[in-house]
Amino acid sequence: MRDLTRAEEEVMQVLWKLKKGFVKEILEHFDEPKPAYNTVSTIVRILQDKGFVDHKAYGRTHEYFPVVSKSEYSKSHLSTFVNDYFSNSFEKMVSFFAKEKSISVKEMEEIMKIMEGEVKKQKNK
Amino acid sequence: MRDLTRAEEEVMQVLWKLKKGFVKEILEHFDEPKPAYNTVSTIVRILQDKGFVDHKAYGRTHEYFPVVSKSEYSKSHLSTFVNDYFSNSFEKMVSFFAKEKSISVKEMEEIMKIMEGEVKKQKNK
DNA sequence: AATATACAACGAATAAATTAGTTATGCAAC
DNA sequence: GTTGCATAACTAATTTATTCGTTGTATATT
Repeated sequence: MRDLTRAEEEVMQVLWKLKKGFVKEILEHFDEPKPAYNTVSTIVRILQDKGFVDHKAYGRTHEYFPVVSKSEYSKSHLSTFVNDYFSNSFEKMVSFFAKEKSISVKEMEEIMKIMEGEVKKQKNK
Repeated sequence: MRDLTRAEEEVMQVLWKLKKGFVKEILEHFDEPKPAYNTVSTIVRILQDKGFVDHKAYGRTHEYFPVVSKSEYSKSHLSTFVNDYFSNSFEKMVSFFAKEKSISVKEMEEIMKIMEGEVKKQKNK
């Protein structure tokens, strides 16, 4: 999956939040200074070309919606990152951030709990 | 910290690996088809402007080295990502990938072990 | 010293991304 | 039906990124 450019990503973030929307609605969710209507319109059509969104036509007006979910995209993006920066090892990545104290004790405890559940589940197959 | 462009990132990856290097050496570590010497030279000077590398001069030849470490950069990059895609919660991110089976049981067990150590260490303060 | 070599600096050419103006079309209000 | 408005499509302009040819200078070689 291709990476989103900065401008594209901003539009996708809005669409992921809205689930679907007309250009006008997407525009409303931008922070000031808002880009021009046409700027958003162009980007959304580029996203359509790239296969990230599609639209439903109501006469001449288009309602856009994501085809690639935020989860799918983040999965793809993080996999590339883990591959490039942590020799494809999630363990290395998570350990690094745990040691860097980017993850709080509370979060770590929560993560351990979830992992225990996952480990149990996957071993019972 | 600004994000690296695709070309910049490739050069940084080589420099992080080499620790330091002349343009010629950086070039050697590129896969075929290798870019032109000048391409690498330009990129490395852009990276210098952006503060990612610096150089030591030997007469007229420059030996470049990273100023921003791979760890620092990955930390910054992942923080932005976690912020944008997992409402700034490492826990949410790690849980997501655990449930997605992107993390093997073996890795999870290893992660839990490390986290236990970290939790103990941080609680003993 | 003349020539060759190596490499940094510069800058031109191209490509990709971003932004937004212009145009065309359909619909609503009168 | 004519006018005005909304919006999609198209296209131009600008900016940023990428690639690499050219030039100049220092150093090595003869």
